[in-house]
Amino acid sequence: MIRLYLKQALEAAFDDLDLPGKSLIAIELPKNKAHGDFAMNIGFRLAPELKDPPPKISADICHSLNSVDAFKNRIVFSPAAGFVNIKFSDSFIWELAQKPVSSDLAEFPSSDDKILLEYVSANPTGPLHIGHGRWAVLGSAIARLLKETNHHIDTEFYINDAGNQIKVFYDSVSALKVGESIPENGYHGSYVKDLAVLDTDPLDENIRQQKQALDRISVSFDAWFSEKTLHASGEVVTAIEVLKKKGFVFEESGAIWFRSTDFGDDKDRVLIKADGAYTYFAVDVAYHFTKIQRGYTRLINIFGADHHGYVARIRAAVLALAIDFDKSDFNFVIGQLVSLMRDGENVRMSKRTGDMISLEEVIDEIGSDAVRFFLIQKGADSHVEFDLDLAKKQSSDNPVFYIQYAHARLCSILRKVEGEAPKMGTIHLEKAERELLLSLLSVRDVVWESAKSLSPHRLAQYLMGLARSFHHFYESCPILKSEGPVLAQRLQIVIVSKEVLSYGLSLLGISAPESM
RNA sequence: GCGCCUGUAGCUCAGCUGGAUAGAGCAACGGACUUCUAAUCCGUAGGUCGUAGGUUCGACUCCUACCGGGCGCACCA
Repeated sequence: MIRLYLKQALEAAFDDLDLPGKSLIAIELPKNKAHGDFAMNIGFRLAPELKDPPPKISADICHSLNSVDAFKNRIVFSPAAGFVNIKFSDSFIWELAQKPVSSDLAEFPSSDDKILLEYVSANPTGPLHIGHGRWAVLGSAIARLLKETNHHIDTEFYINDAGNQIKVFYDSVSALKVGESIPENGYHGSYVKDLAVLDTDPLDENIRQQKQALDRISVSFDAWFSEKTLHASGEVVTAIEVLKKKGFVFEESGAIWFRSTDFGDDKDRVLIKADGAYTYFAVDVAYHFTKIQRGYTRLINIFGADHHGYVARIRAAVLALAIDFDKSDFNFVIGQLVSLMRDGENVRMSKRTGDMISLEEVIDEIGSDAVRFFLIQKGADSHVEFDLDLAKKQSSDNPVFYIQYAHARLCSILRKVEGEAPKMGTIHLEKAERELLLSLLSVRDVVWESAKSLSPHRLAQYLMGLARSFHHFYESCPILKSEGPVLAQRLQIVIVSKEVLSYGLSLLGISAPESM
């Protein structure tokens, strides 16, 4: 990772030169590229301590750093106000950008954690909607990113195939089968009618269809965990026993409660109702207990915002059950809802009204890559609006094609290369080449940050920028029409660009077409 | 009422641990295809970053209040 490398190199230099402020070194990217490739604000940070004006501090530091042999002909430091602007030489950029994905500098630290990522976990009583699509795409990208950054991670879909809703669901389908009307509190979606004419188990059929929809957008799971098995195995009893043994359980008004307020929840929660039945929560506690028992050291749950009120209690349960867990070992990603618009009007997404657009329909209309990119390019916290008509109309304008087109162009060039590769000469970079290479060599920084913050949209944004840099380069720097060392240099840039682009797209689960 | 999320260009959204002149795509307008893929590029226009205070050398970013939007506040699942 280039920024990490730069930081460490600077820290070493600060040690050698006996400069103050080593701990204040922070590498940032200037918005205005004219300032430098990277920058530090150390002059400002150090001023209170040294009681010198920031510009003087920056100037002194630059002066010292420029005398370091290791930086000669590679990095130039120049002061501006309290900043230290850092500029790489062309040859140094070239050197660094040769293998941005696979060089020693690109390595991620190893990790010995064992992560379980649970996501989607939609009710099996109906088709998935666009919101599910969002958590699905988000989760699968996060899984890919964490795996890429050396984490051991498994993914799981929790199937709520027990409880009242399942009974209601079966009753709804059965009623139609014998020609009766659906119970008032039953499921009324049109898909229920479709299920009623089939001979297969409607629940199995629903799950099959969910899997199919997810599969179409490249979302898969290492495991599908059935709620039913928890009841069968007695896991629910066990989990409650454990909580009881630890003293977090009490009885009141005939019900058995978990004192979740001990762990930051705003009210205590019922585990066993007065009528003796387990709550949904109790079963979920048992489910999370199995996660801990299966040896996971870090849990990540992706919830829709409509379930965020559930976070505090389930976190409380895990903290109560797992002694060596603290808050940072249990992460929640809350995906805000997607409001689906049609003709400028909000379309209800309720399964029970029957008036909803399924994820599959959206995929049918605009395709997997466009769906994935649309849902992944925005942060999980943003409330996105998905206008079906607009999406359909603009599907060809989806930014994902901008990125894919860049890849296709690269492939096309490489297909047309003929003869032996010319020899490289002295490196001299045009503006567009320089910008592209700088973008290329920071790919692993982006992947790392993306993974660490569980924010795949950062990678998506980066790829947009990278594609833009490539298109600029393509327009201003003829490749196959150049000759000799220039041709050699540009071909190499093309090769690396293609590698990085397809690498980034694959991490997002989006295809990198050879031609378009 | 309480809690979580949110308010940035006409629209949809980026803006990384506070940094230098707030960005992209789409839409609009004007240009560039006898050319390595025009699904592209160049240019123009578009903003009191919801409002008001505060902290700081410096605030879209942090704090407080207010206004607006989404979601959640079961012995339902």
